[in-house]
Amino acid sequence: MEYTIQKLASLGGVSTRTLRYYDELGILKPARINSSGYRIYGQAEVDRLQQILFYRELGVSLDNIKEIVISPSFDGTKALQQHRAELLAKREQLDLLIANVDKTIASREGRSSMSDTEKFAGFKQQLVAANEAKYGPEVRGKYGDEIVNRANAKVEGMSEAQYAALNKLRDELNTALRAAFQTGDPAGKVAQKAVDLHRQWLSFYWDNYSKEAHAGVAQMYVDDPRFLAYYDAIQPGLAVFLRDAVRVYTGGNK
Amino acid sequence: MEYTIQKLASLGGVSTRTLRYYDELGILKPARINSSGYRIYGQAEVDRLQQILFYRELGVSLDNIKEIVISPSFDGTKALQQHRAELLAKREQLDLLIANVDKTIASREGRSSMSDTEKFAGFKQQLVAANEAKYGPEVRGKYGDEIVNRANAKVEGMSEAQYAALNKLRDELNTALRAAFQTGDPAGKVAQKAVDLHRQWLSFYWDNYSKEAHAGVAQMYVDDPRFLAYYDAIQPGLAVFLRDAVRVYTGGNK
DNA sequence: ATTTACATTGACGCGACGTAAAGGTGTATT
DNA sequence: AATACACCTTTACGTCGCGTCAATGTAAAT
Repeated sequence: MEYTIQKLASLGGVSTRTLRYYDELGILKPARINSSGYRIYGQAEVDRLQQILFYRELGVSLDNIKEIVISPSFDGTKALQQHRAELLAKREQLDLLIANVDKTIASREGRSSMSDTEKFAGFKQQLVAANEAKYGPEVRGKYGDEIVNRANAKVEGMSEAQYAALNKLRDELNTALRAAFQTGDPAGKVAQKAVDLHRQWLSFYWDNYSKEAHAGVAQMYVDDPRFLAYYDAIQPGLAVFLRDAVRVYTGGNK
Repeated sequence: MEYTIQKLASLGGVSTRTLRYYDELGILKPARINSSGYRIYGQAEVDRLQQILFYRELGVSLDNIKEIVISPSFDGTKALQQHRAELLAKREQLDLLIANVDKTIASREGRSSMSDTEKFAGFKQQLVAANEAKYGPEVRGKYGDEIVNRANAKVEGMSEAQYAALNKLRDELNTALRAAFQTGDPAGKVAQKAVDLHRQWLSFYWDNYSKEAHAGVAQMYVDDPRFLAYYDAIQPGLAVFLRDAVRVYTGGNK
């Protein structure tokens, strides 16, 4: 069976422009060009288009799709199964979004009033969820368990005096954090001083300090339920506040 | 507290370019410009940025966000509801795609072979769903629900009914859960009715229902952070409430 | 023979910024 | 006072996945 560009387009539910664009990118070239310069597609191209559309729907960039469909050694079924899982994750993410919108609508209708900070918290939570879905295991691997493990190892080798100093520092840190949280301004002097204590405290555990690691660990305080619980036990919302303050301290994002 | 562009960017977790772009669009203008032409932001701008980021995270376009944050008389709730409808359509589209992926995996395993038109049936449905998300509200307003519904029904096949039913059920469930949570009584009539919807919803996924499994899954909603986040995003405390209600429903009262 | 439907390439536009380039300003250290 | 360097400014082009003309050629139907 042979298809003109329009036939294939309606078969695939895409525009002819899209097919020309795919041709241009080298993702899907016609089987041949007839005497009038028309693109003629065959069975192999139908299959490939289907493959392309799967990955496209997953949000894979056409550049990446190109690599996938061009490469000859390719386990299609396996890839499809993995992408099925990704689809499910995407749907979960969407459900969370919908739930959040519902919540906002409900609060607008005055059924339950949501404070600004609550709103912001929900928004942050969503960000976390999105990041989790995206980077979850990786980030934990990078900044989470590894750092914790090494920190534990370092504590074991501490002298008693060191240990006492560490505890004292932690008390000061907690006090400073509470005070800073009262001000409500993560960029303020009080908060920045508290973050400096936090840096000192971290330096007890780390071999070498870097701003990137500091910012990373502060983000982890928000992402990882264990740390979130710890800081929010001191003061609800503190984890997010500390993260923001550290962002300012370390020069923020780029 | 006053912020330079960089300070505010760090605080909000966005780039300075983004803030300048928002200024350019008129979404978020600085409180003032100092003698050197620097943008200086104040507390009101911090609040507004939070608001903007909130809507952005919901997937609202900056144009729509502008309307929301600029004019106080703008009906944000209405906009959110429309956005919600779009999200629902998007989810339906995802469900269709998942079904199609399943079908393709099955065909790859040689159990059934799909014709070209069959292969793309799922994508066509998707197209309809996408169009629905884009033009749904408008077209419905213009031509009424009937035409859209009949058009959809015409293109989409039988299986669509199942997905629609499932999605509808999930919506009902969420609504019922919110209502039940308002009563505060997990053993009450409203809550028990919501749990019954939950049972129906589960039955879409399960081959055979059992009270033990139902109770088990409800407990898991509390124990597993992913599920906890999902249900508590609908309403903080909902996971625990649902678990309690399910306990009553399944007779496992203790 | 004419209309209609379909084909071609080329070029601009969109949305939400990223990323220079080319320059001015603030502050600290020499 | 000079220098370094971080931070600010505007202007402007690049990105991605196409949609949408525009100008023109070809195939099929009346």
